[in-house]
Amino acid sequence: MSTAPDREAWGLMLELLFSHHRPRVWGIAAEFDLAPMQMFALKALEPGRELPMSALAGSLHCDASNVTGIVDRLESRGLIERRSSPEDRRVKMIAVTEEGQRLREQIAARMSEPPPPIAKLALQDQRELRDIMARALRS
Amino acid sequence: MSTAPDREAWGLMLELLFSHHRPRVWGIAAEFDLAPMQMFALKALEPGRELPMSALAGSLHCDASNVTGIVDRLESRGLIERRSSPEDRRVKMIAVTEEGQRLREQIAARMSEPPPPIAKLALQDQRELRDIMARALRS
DNA sequence: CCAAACTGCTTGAGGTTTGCAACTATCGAG
DNA sequence: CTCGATAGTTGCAAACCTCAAGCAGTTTGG
Repeated sequence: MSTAPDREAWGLMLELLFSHHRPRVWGIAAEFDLAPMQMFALKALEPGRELPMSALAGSLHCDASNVTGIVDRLESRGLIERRSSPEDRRVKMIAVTEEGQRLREQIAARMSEPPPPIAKLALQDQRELRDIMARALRS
Repeated sequence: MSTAPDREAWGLMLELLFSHHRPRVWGIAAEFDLAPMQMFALKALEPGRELPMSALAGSLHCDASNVTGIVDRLESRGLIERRSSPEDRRVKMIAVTEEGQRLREQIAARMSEPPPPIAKLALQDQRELRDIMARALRS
């Protein structure tokens, strides 16, 4: 009757996700007066490494036409900047502003706080979990 | 220089989430011609256990006014049913139909398939991951 | 008993995200 | 230089989100 362990593990991860992560994302985004996708976009833009719209779209797993609106809203708040690339005048490079960087760091700090179920694990379990996840993502 | 292990573990889980889970949810929902929230709502409705709108809203972590629309769309496709409660005529009990049950099972089967990074883990890691997650959620 | 407060659900407005298709500007190859 | 590909934008329709207001039904307190 025992299901495959990977299915069980994944099912439990989904449960954690849905019950804790989803509400948290909305909550944290609301703290900074951002919509979730705007927050993710900001998080995807590392300071000093400008990205073309298309790359940002890929990183957000959504259509390019979508990114236009998200970037519009972030730009109108002065958190990012559109710069036209000197090499190819079709592409717009997106870069975080100083103010965007500050917000970005606050967001990263809040997002990286583990939800209670993870935080309350025994230290040994936390280390094991970290190592397993690292192995999973490395491959 | 080493961050707390729970933060690192959580950071890695977020990465898995964002890069694999998010696109998958949209993909699976699209397979069944549903929007993500409609899929989650269907998943939340166990056969034989009708739920009032308010409970469904709680389970989906969103506003009750929201659920009205989601339930409308599912009902118009014959996947669920609104029944008025005999005890309190204000509340509408939501129940899955036979057809909804069939779809629900297919969705559950697809959702429980672990993404490649988890599926490719060594069996021992999968078991360990399952056990750690179980301990996390039990508390 | 009955008016007032409350509760469960719906409706409406305003904003964000989503994909698709059409469009403009630009680039690159022949 | 012309043709086809590419980067980004715009417009559209649908879904989802919150908040505020409304309506029906229930409960409570004088």
